[in-house]
Amino acid sequence: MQNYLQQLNDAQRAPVLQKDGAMIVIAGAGSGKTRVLTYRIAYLMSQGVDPFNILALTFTNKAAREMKKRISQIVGASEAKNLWMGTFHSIFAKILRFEAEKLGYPSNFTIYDTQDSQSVIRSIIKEMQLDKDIYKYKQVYSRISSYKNSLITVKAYFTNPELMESDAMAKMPRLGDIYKNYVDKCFKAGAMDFDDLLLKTNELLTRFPDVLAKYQNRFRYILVDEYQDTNHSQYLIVRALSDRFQNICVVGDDAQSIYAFRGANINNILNFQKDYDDVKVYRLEQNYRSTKNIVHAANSIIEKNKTRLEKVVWTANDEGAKIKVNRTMTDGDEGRFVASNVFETQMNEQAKPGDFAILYRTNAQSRAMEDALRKKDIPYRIYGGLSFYQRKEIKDVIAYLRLILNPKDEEALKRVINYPARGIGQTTVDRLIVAANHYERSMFEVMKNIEKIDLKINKGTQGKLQDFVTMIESFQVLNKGYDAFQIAEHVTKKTGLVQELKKDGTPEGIARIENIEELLNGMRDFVEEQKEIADTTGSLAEFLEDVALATDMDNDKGDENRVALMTVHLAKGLEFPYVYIVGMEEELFPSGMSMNTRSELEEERRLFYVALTRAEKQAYLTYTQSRYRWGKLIDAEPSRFIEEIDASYLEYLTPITEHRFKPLLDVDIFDEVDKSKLRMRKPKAGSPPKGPTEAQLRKLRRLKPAKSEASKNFNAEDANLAIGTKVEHVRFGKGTIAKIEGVGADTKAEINFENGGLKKLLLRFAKLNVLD
DNA sequence: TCTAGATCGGTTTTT
DNA sequence: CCGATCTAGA
Repeated sequence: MQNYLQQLNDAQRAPVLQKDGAMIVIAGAGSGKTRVLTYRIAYLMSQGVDPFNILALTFTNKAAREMKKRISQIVGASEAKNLWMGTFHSIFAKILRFEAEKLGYPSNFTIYDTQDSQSVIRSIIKEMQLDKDIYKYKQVYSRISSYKNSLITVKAYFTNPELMESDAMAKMPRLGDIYKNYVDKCFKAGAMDFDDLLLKTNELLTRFPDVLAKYQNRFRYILVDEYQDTNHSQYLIVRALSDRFQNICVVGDDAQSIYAFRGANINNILNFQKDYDDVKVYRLEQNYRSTKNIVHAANSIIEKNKTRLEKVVWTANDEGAKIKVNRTMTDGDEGRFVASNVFETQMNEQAKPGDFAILYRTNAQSRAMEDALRKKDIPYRIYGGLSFYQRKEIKDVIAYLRLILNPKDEEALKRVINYPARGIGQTTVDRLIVAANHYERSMFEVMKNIEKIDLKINKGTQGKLQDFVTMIESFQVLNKGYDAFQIAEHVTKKTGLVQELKKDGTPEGIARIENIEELLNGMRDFVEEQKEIADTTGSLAEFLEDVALATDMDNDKGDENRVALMTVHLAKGLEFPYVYIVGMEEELFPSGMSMNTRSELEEERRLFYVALTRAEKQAYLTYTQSRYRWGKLIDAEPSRFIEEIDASYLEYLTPITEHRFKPLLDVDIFDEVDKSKLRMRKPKAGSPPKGPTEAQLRKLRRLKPAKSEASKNFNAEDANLAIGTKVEHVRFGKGTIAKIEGVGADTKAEINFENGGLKKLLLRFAKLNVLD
């Protein structure tokens, strides 16, 4: 029992042995933080802490499961069983179900995924008759999501003139109304979105002091993993729950904070010491994962960031091989390079497919890799992307199942009311929606009472609606006596879903039937597992909860020996002997959408740091000179991140391509570009303001600017521009082309836009790309 | 009411 | 290249 403590180094052992109080563990990449968390929990239990009183919040459910497994090996399965471990979302979804009535929600509330939420917003925009080109549903959704994550409720929104003004500036003055309608609609449908799971938990804990007291008392020891990626909403939950006993241990690495786009607030980790009395700070700086070469190269990257906690990661491991950098002509060639390299390495170093990972910035890049690996018969698995549960045919089945539990679930209803086709058309659905709004009832209730109200729906269609209601109700009766698998099997038969696909007969249709079969098999396994392990019945409700919060990492089908393909984000926390980071190109990594401000670019750099530190033995960086994007071949340039690595750690397999656009970053003399100002150009009468068109851009790129002295002197090292430097044809951020005529050493820049406008701007930071 | 074909617009990352 | 949306015609 005690010997596990000997498996830790001194730095790791200290936080494990501190039983009480607040502490932060700043853990460098590969420094064994999971081990610290695991052993700390085991140690707490060995000191007599009831597992029922321990709450461990992890970033993925898979991490929680693995940790739990490890702990049960140390303390025994029956003890470990009572631990509360999981993601914020899954833990608090459970608590919310238990307490739902207090907030006016049914305990069987539906959890809307992103698709559902966006679809609700789309229909609201339509109903409000707003211009969908201005109110883009994805943008609206992400704005609402970030409000929720900052605990800005509808009420708070409308009492905050600044927010309203900023939305009005973004040409969306009705955003508050959309927000209100969205919240109302979700509430009426008995649904919570992802953000609600955190927001409503906060509401629960603040509005009901007795509930707060109950959970404070239960969770006497709280541990939070990946603390650098918590958002404000999560931060407040943790604070509230830990307030009474203050036994809180957070673990994280500011250098690996990569979820700011989703509301993660790096200040949560940077300011943790201010939040509790007497915080102990521990640092884990020894890396056990990677070679010296990789560790040093990663350090040389992260040093370029301004905002970070001081920390020096080091390793006692071997020197190792240099990081190999390769260029290819096209993305297809890039895939073939990686595939044959994997093949050769397997041969030369007795490696197996499971030792390799291919990491990329965007999911779209998986295609070229996939094709190349398949041609070489190398087994692989793609993580993320379109997950199994997001496939159309699976969502269809799930929608029926959701409807059984919660007939108010409007998104599910709209999805299946006429699929498979049963003669209930759009017109009818629209009328039902209008009636539902009018009577303040759900669509399903309106359908149930269709005879009693006059909706100008003809008798035949009315009959079809009644048939549908009867069918769902028959499922509901069945749900009282059978498990999730039995219900689903019945549903797929009775609704004619499979019939419909069989009829179509195409290879895709057959693949879809197979997917549905896989779903059913998965459900059967789920039910059996629940009955065995968790002493529950394997009900439909349990299954749907699992599905709503499952990630692609979760459904590992045994320990697969395959090459892993995933985004860098998904790779966080994982490690592989051989890592290929592909698509190392400007506008892709760093992403073209994230280089307008220093903070965005620094997050991209942290992301690259995460990618590189996944590698144990060997890392490859690959880029291509042209790549298909939106079905078109576009030119690409090597990423600035390649050259940010100290050259002594790199081995160029091919000479690095000269940049046509010289990235000039970290130019301290520049203030952060105020994008709204950049866009503020006087629209010509009658024509809407537009950025440069693709054609104009191309023309500008072809233009050979007069070679001024300054443009020759420009290079990446030359960060400080001389006063009065004259530079022509400079590109700001993405897509905006401008000329800079005079650049002061401090902060002022005058920009002549190509279209004739002139702006004097105060800039803190800018991406300057010099043409040719 | 339903369908096929055309047209348009959009991509970062995820619980 | 993909899906969502629109249009015309049965």
